[in-house]
Amino acid sequence: MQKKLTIQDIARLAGVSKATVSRVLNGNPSVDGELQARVMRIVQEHGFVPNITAISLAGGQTHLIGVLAPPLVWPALPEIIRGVAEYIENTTYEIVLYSINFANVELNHSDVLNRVLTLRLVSGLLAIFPGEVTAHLTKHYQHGLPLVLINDQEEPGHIPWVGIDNRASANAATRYLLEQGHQRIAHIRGPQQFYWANERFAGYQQAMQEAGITPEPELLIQGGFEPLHGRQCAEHIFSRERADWPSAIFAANDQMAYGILEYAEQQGIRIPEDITVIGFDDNILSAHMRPPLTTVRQPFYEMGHKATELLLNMIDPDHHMGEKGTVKGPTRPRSEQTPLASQEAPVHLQLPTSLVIRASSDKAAISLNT
Amino acid sequence: MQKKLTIQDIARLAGVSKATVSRVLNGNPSVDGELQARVMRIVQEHGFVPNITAISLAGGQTHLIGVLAPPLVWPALPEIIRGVAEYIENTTYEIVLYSINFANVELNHSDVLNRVLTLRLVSGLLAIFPGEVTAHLTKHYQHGLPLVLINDQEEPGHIPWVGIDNRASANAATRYLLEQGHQRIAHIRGPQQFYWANERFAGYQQAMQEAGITPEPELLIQGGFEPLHGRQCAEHIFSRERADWPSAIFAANDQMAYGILEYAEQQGIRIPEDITVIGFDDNILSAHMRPPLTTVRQPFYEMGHKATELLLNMIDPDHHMGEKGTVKGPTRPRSEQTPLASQEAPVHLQLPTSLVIRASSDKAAISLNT
DNA sequence: TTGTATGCGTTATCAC
DNA sequence: GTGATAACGCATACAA
Repeated sequence: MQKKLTIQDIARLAGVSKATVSRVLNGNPSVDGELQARVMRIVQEHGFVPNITAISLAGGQTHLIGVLAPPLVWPALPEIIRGVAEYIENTTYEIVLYSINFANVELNHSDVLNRVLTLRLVSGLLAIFPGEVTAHLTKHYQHGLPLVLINDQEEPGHIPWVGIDNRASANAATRYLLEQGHQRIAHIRGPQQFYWANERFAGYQQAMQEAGITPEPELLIQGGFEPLHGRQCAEHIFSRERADWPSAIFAANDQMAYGILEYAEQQGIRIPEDITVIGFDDNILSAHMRPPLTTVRQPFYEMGHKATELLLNMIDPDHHMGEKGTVKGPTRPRSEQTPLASQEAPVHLQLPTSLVIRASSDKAAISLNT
Repeated sequence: MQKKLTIQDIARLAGVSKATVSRVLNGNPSVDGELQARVMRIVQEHGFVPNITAISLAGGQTHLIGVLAPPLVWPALPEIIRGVAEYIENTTYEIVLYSINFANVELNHSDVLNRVLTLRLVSGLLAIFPGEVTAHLTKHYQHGLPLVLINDQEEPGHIPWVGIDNRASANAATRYLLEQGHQRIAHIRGPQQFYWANERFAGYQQAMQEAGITPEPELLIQGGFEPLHGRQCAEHIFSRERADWPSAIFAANDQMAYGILEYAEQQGIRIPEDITVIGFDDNILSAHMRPPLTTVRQPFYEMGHKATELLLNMIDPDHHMGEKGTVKGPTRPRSEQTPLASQEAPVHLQLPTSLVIRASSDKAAISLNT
């Protein structure tokens, strides 16, 4: 482990002052083009990497972004975080993971948040499904904390936010069922306190209405979000006369659809021959269900990717690295950069979803797909 | 966002020099007991938290540990990382996540590693299933990088390491089957380049031998690690005469057992009535299979937890926080602390496994368990 | 355009 | 025991 080079060493090698090296490193345009090139060459040659710790002490960015995440067993998280990580890979920033455990009562969420904020370790925060801490976060955002949310549990507020259009997606999914000739389509709702659940329900209703159909009240079933809830709803549905069954069930999320599939299999109810089932999310397991589940695909990877891009643009518009592994080249001076995120109009990024048609809704697809 | 307190402010409030405050904060015993108490009180009252950035610049630790992890979709990872996170929660350290994507060829693993090391951002590294980078890591460990491995793919070397006794665990699982009266027990091996696979196979063989049984060669089947591999092996087994079927199958991991379960279900083969199936790992899904899978439980959470403890002990034996949220109280001065991890004897921590008996091996358990 | 000097918040090495 | 004071590596206001 050879001694680490400092900006001072580079300055000596280049025959300039360390202030100049610093300027070059930060892309200050006031440096002479010639000189800048020479310094950069030396920097490259020696593989010089500035000390992040010193940078942040001296008042710059910490080059660390915090990722506030719920338990990683949540189906969407690995993909979201992969998106974050792969974006970060091409920047000079690193991820500080704050994994919050929703089961832990003693150490509640705002404690974690306090820790994040009092330490001032990170230059910005990406909050994934923050649940109850959202209010706290909002306050800190207004006080200047660069923040991006991935959150479908509440209606988007004034914080930069990345997500999907739940209503339109559910509408499209329902229309697909209608186009397949289904008329009696049941919907298993998610918990009413969740924005996504209400939006998806609204999308379903809207599509039905547009088709001139008023679904029977018996087909609107209040579920939850776990397989067990789906299973219970399935029991309810299939306990009726066979003639009263719907011809299709649209579950508000994949997890509940799993419960339906399971119950159907146990009861010898064939899918899709006897009844069609579709979900929402396209969790990693959905393609491997029996039968593979038709569902609305949420672009989780892209959500992580875009959210990170958004956040870094708020913090440091010139965060992108030039060559991999090297320091970034000349950029705009920090003074010219957009100052504070909270001063700009809030950005709401709605990413497109897609309907993934699999065997649970399509006899022709039974032998085909994944 | 009120201005952040500095050690200087505390010094003024306490009527001492900042050097003394620093001493108190670091538990230097040379401070007068009275004074120390007074300073600590003021620190507590004002909720003073020292600036980590400054600490690390001044030559201390960065209070950041790197976690090198494969894709989070790997079944064991959420639990391992939960273990890491929950341990970290009670320290003054934070997690820097280096999520490495095994599919990405351009940016190979040692690139990520270089980044970790040249940046010198982290005080130590926890490498989870590092695969091919292990050799690189070993080198850097010998050069002084505090490092702990969670790795079952190769035989433990001279690096501190946390894992299980695969051989003994497989032995115990096999003995369980023998005690259930099984004689013809098939084993689906994992890939031979993996340490865990060979150890589990050895454990199986050993148990059979101890029972005085030499398994027929047809019952020793080379598998892989994915459900598909298990499925293929199942096809192979069940393609024989019914009389030639084994009465139990021990798959080297849960994933392959899933494939067996799936194939059996499709073929109408009942488990455990027609044949017993057990796995290894106790992935999160295993309890929810149909039927629930009997398996050897790896304590993933504890592995993450213990590995982190080990790493932090190497870096900073006094890393534990006193009261939650406050700075740590008096501790031993840094000079008395054990200097470098690599000078100590390598620690190999073998955590206990347990056999989780579920319906796939136990008729009595069919209606019971999770 | 470039160099000099100061500050960031802490630890550590001296003196006293 | 305690207090100045010099690093630590960089950014930046101010000079030149």
